[in-house]
Amino acid sequence: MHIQAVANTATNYHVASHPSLFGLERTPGSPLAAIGSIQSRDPGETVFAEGDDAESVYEVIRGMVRLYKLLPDGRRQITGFLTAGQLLGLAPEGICVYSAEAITPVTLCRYKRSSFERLIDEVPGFARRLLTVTSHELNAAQDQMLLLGRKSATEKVASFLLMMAGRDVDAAHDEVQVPMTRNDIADYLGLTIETVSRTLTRFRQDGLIALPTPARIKILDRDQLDELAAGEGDADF
Amino acid sequence: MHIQAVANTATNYHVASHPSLFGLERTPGSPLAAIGSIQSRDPGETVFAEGDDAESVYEVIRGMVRLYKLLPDGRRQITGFLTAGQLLGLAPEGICVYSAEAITPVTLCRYKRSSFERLIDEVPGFARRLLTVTSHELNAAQDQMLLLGRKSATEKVASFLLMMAGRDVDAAHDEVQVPMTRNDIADYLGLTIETVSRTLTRFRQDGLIALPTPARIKILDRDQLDELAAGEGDADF
DNA sequence: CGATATCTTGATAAGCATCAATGTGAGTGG
DNA sequence: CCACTCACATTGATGCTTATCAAGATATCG
Repeated sequence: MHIQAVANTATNYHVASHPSLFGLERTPGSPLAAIGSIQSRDPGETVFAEGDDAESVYEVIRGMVRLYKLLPDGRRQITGFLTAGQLLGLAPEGICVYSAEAITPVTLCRYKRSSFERLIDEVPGFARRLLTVTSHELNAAQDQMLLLGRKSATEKVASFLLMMAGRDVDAAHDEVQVPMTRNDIADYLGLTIETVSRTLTRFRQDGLIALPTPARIKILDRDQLDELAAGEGDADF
Repeated sequence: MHIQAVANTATNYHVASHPSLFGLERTPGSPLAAIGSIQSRDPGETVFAEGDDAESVYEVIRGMVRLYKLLPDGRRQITGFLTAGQLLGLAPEGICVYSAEAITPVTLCRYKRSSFERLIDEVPGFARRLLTVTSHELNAAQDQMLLLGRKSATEKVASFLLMMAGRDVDAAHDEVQVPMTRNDIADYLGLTIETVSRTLTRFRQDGLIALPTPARIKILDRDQLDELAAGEGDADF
């Protein structure tokens, strides 16, 4: 609770002062700020579930969210990890097609669906911006299909590490923060948690990474990880 | 060549008389018709390749197109099969992020990128329509991630058959036309061609399908295929 | 400091890939 | 018109990658 309160304080500052991903200033009085409200979720809490009425669109302000789909027997595929600035819940049919849960303590900006759709029609260029954002998501999804369908476990884990390193802006000394569990990683890569763990151990033994704690991974040999991720790795990996 | 000419004739009729997917009549004089030009591709020919300048946006008028990404060593993941009414080549950064090839003889409507983007800005509601289309593609991509990451070979092939059956409108007697090769199917499902073939054979032996030719598949027990595709299938599959 | 979830490591097995050979059908040229 | 050819599909034998089952180690939190 205390941590959550801190997060909220920081968030309000963020909301009031930083430009939004969508090119609309989220300052008081702007169209987006006028219809958005701040919300929080604790780790593990649901933002929305597949099949829910899509009453809201959310933007991640702070923290990390996982998106996923389930099979009837419980098998899970995580389709993405979202961080600050990313949008979720945009559902053209009014029904959520995936579930969303907080991984870390999360701060969200919630927009009522009706208000959000009015913006699409009324604010010039807004729909086009959303189209650009969605096209990028689609491209990321296609990259993930290539990973899931055609990469080995080693290549998958290397790709994951590089993705995390690439988005962690304040990763000064190549140390990546990994807030999600091995289970999340496995369900994102189409593997089991044992295979993820073993692969990371092998990377550590081969001097590619260091693992001060399970949640902190230090990249020691980015070049070789790059090669592995692209599928150009040596046969001995 | 003869076949191609026939296809083109049929296409021109189609272009002149049917409403476009995007809600803009593609009749002479409409915004879309004004900037579109008809093109053809023979089976195996490239529409565009990953890394190309995205100079054009295309709509499939007739035939089937495969979209795919490659790894450096040639491993391929097909990300989608496109049929009449579907759009390809929408690349926000101006660079194609995937390749597209004709599977069957294909007729396309080509729009110059600059003209297409002008439409986005000038035609009210057009950007929003594209947003809806792209959101649906994104949802399909997420379903495919679930398939690639978490479904067994049996479940994958069953899902594929149902997808093909679902889009084949004139599949009167539950006979699906499968214009792509086993190789394409395998690269779409993240399997090998042998596994696809074996799985289809088992479906045939179990009375779920009939295979008059490799390219024609008759659905005999849709209920059981539904169960298999959802991962609810019997253990003996 | 102790309880519990998470992670790591090990042994075994299953599913699918790989390698190899045979079968089949469409298109071509004799 | 038919045989030939070649690409595609099917079938079989074997092996590897990764999943599964199981146990122990480590981290986190109250």
